[in-house]
Amino acid sequence: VVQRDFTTLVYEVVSAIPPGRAMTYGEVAAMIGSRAARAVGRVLAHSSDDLPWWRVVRAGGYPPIGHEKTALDQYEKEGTPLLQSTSGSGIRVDLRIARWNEEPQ
DNA sequence: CCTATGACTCATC
DNA sequence: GGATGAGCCATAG
Repeated sequence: VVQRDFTTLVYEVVSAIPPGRAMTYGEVAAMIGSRAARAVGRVLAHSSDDLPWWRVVRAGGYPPIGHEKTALDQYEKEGTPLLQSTSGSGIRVDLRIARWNEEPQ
């Protein structure tokens, strides 16, 4: 693994996530050799729409706070498996199915 | 160099 | 199931 800037690593990993899949901040951080889940979110927040940040969700499968609506729109558009909360207002990504592992099979 | 903040995570009540 | 506290890491001032 090539040591690069944290931001670059996050960018590479997130952009490597195919449509219909999703990952958690902690998984992305651990993948790049760090536990800085918050730092990952920081990069996504500062990045543009070119980076599929909506494919990165929290440990519970919930999209970033304040952007749930935007993320939900992308999920429906790309066909990401979603789950509904009991109330229906809080939706989350079905990580049981959509979980991405960088190296499939 | 030290402090403060953040699109997080986990353990506990 | 929801709320609270503490931990961890990276960036900015």
